[in-house]
Amino acid sequence: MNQNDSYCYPYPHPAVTTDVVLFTIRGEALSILLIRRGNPPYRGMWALPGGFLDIGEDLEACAKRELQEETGIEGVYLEQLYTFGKPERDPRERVISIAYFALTQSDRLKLKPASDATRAAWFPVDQLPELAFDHADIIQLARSRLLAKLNYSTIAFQILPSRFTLSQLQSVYEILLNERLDKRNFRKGILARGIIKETGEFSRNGSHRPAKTYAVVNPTRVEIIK
Amino acid sequence: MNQNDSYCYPYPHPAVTTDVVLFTIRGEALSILLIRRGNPPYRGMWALPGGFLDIGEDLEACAKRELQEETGIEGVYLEQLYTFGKPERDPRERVISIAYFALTQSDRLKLKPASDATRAAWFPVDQLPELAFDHADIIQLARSRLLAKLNYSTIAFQILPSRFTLSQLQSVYEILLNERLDKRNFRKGILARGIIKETGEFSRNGSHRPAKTYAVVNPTRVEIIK
DNA sequence: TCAAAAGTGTTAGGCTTACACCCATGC
DNA sequence: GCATGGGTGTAAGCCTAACACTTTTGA
Repeated sequence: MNQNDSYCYPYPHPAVTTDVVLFTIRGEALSILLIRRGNPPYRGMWALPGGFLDIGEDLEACAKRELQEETGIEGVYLEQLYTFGKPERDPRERVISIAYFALTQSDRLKLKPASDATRAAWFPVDQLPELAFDHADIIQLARSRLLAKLNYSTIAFQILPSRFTLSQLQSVYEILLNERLDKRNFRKGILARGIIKETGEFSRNGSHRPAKTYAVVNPTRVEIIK
Repeated sequence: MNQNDSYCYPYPHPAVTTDVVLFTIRGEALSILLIRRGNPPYRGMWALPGGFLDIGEDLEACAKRELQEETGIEGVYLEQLYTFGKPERDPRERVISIAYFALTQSDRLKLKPASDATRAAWFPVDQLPELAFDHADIIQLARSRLLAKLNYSTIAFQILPSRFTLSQLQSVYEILLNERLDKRNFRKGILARGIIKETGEFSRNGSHRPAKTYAVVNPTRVEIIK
């Protein structure tokens, strides 16, 4: 036993980490935040932000803390995704990872400058680099969960500022679903659900008619609808 | 350090367990399998079947093994539910539990005789005893997940034998949803999805007309439908 | 005055829901 | 022959999907 190995148990214990798949829309592309690893294993490869659970720390708090430490991002919507635990998924030791997925609007992205040889960057989901560990699997699951939740929850609003136009909202749906939607039907459908309301203010954005802005009626939480 | 504490790490590691919420229908009631605890903590109280992960064991394999060891039940449909990890959820040490939910038909229930002071029994979900740990929370989440999946997956068939009548199937839906359904509309709807087919055989069950029996077209897997 | 995005209704068809009686069997 | 659950169709209304032009602004 190494002298530093000071935490001992009568049975072997796995390590526990959290990893976060943070989505946003940049330009016209759904994108994910990745970290370039500064240490082995997979040194120099890209990976999801995440890291080891502190022993007295709640799981979600760990995910938030790691995200903050590695990228400076705070206050995003976070939801548990799935727990990955294949025995060989980490070459160092047995590691169980509780994966979270998160959404944020792109203008809240103040990436921390590179520190201790790690570096964060956004990648469009269709142009991901090779990924460390089983992080490609995690991202794939996060994408399908995000898609599924689009149609029965208010999750899409997490990707927009608190006031937005219907065109912006439609654009979010179109990018996530990767399909064009009919403008009149989209507006009718969204408004009929009663989950957003007019703010009374307008967005003046260029040489065209100003757009009404809307806000979520209950902005505090992602809800299951319909 | 205790002499028996032979597994040592440079940082503290939590323990990892799996717990299983196994549903079935008994009589007219949705029911859950519980184990009476033979050891502290919560000795003598009822709890979900489950236990500690072996260090080289896959998560789902752990859930299946614990279910088998504690109840003798094998080959049930199992799906990861959520990971519970509040720091104080176990008084012994930090324990992360990956919860699974499972369904089985009631005639596959060959409960093992009581062994090493543990004992398994079925409880209707509306008549649960006081539960150890945070197991009441786990069960509540499992119930809502089960309900949600009823309408967009083939999960309900896991609770029936491989050949069943439409009346049996309707009864499963009615018990899970806790509401009466229209017979003609239910049959139309189920048959229109094309997920079950007639077997050509009949169930002769009492002093009334025999019922056609049906089987799932693709019995290998629970699918997302519609 | 032109370009660019915002805003707005109607119709056809499909899906959902409500609803009641005859059928085959065992006793 | 009667009690028991099995089996079947239709019509109304609601929801969904298709579809094009006018409005407001800045340059």
